[in-house]
Amino acid sequence: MPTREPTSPAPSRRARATGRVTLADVAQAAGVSPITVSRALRGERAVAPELCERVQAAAAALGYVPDPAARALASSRSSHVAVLIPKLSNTLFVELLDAVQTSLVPAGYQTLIGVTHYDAGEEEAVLRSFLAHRPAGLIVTGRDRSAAAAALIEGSGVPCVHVMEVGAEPGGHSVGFSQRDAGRAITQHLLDGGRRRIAYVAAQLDPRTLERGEGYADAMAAAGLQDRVHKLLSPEPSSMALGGALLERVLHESPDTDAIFFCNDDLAQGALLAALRLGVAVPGRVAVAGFNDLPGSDQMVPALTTVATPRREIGEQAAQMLMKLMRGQPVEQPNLDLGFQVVRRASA
Amino acid sequence: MPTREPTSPAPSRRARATGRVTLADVAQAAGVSPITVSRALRGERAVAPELCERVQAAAAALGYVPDPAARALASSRSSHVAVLIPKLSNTLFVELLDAVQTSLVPAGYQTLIGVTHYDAGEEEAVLRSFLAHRPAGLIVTGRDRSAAAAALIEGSGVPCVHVMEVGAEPGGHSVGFSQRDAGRAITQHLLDGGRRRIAYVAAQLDPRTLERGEGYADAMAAAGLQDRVHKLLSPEPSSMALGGALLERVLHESPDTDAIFFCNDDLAQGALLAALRLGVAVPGRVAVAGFNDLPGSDQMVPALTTVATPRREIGEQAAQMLMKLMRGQPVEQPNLDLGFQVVRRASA
DNA sequence: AGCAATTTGGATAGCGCTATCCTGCAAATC
DNA sequence: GATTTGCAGGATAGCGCTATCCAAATTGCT
Repeated sequence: MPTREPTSPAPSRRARATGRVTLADVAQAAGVSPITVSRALRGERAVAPELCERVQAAAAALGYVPDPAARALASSRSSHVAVLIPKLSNTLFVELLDAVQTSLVPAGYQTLIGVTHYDAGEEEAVLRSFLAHRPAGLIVTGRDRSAAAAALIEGSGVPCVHVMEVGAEPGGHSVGFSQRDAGRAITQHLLDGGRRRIAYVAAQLDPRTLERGEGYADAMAAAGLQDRVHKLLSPEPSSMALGGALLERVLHESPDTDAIFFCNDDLAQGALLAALRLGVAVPGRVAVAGFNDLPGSDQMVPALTTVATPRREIGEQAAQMLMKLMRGQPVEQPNLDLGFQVVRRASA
Repeated sequence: MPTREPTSPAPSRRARATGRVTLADVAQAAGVSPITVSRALRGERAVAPELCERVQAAAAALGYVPDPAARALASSRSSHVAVLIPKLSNTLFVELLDAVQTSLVPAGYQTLIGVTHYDAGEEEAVLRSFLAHRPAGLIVTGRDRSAAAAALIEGSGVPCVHVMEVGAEPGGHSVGFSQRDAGRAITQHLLDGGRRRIAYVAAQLDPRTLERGEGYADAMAAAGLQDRVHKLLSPEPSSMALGGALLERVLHESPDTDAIFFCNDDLAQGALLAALRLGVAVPGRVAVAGFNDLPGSDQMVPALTTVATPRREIGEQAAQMLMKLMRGQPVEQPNLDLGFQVVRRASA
């Protein structure tokens, strides 16, 4: 049974001053060397079970908490996971973030949020600042970004999972679903309901929004309605008020429109409320469909037909996948498609 | 003009391996000692302007980014600011967080989010884990927490700002507004509209919700209606669906109710939509008021009368105050009341 | 002028941890 | 039985930065 003299005769100056318990204190208490404590606590390299227990008991007794900064400095890898999302004002991303956070925190990781505001330059800046923190992992929204940003991620060597879209990019890791298929499916649902003059109305034109539009066009073409493809794309940030305004605009500019697929539920909810104010019958005069199934969509009058997207599952699965990557474990399915669900309600 | 030999003949092993540019590299390039670079870059202690410039130029040329972990370890203070909020599913807190983040990031601070789920035990656990990171500052929601949590904050010596409520607690720092006054004001607005049988309906019973209820009772009492005080308090988490259910319940149990003050807009929005479905005229049959003026409240049919709360300003001001505290600068107003605004719309 | 008081740059010594190499010692190999 | 392997612990040396003390140069004061 290895036993040794105390490493230092007393707690360090800092330890005494701040009350912080260091590795050395635990080592002394357990009668082993600091490095053994480090190994026993991390489970890295074999440590005799009996010793291991003794160390853990000492750590618990002293209330030892490892110092993340020292760890990061010594191992050049922090316990931070950086999560990059476009906006905090979109419930979708907040729910994603919440799910990621919920999965990561119990495993001892800290989440750093980066908000990119749909801006390539900002994304790059945020990325650069985050990488200085030597994060253990990275979760980023979407698959396409500026070459510089991609190079930063690639060059950093930090494990990275892309979320919300799936792509079979070699070497990449992603969790999401096919935005295009989802766009196609909800459009098909409108077609199945007998609608023909279907418009696609989108705002906040990020790549996912555009892909949904492609899906819409696919479905229209497949139904022989390629001539009736009508996209109204607004670069403004999405909001309920904008949804109402766009509804009005579509009905004014193309009065024969009999269904609108809004690129997200914010817009669609706003449109539904505007319809109520304007006396436009939904779905009688025009059917309305949204995307994401955000909170409140089921409460609308009429309830909103939409596509339920699995952002919570995406967050969880991305966290799980990232943890495997960070631990160097193999990932059996690097591009995980979690699918989506067309939610049929009264508005279409 | 001080000039010196290079500190080291070549970049360190690590620097060469990872491409990381260290302080020493900058020092060498500028022909000064590392400590001078550190001082010049931080603006701490006087450094000759000419030297300072030279150092900054060298840092910029090499693309030097300080290592937060090394900084934290050496100074026992990280660049992290921990923000504790009850829930991520409440827009209110997300907007607060967004504002904090937006103010703090440009100043070089990183935000760590902690979600407490309205649970004292979780708050304590989160706090403990965050304090191990030696945060530079702390922003917490509300003023009342478990004694253990308060002791943790106090004992850590980390500057802390409490948000959403103001209190004249000696030595404390807070940014917010009086929840009670706000509750009183919106109730008064209902009274001014001729309503008498006003109910207060609340869910997610946190301290702020209860204070709003006190304000409601104050206003009722001041109008001589203390006998008509009717509070319906549900411990469930707040949601639009719950708002609808509670509206139904109030109208069923107390059919003479002529106005309802919901403790937040989620509930009120849900109630408004339920009223639409049920054919209950608002404000004809019953007036509805909410709280917070969340996105969408202005779009409701009828538009929701509510209290606009300055959570973005609260976030900004809290960040400003915290930065002063972190820098050891004096704070002229440790308890900042940012007020609120009754927003009169069609629902009341 | 003569001395203390005030600058301003540098040397030194860690911060608390882990990577890396090294040393015994037991089991395995021939 | 001499060597080889493997394994569990320890010693050592940083990670990249800042706190702290020191020394030299400059300034202020009587």
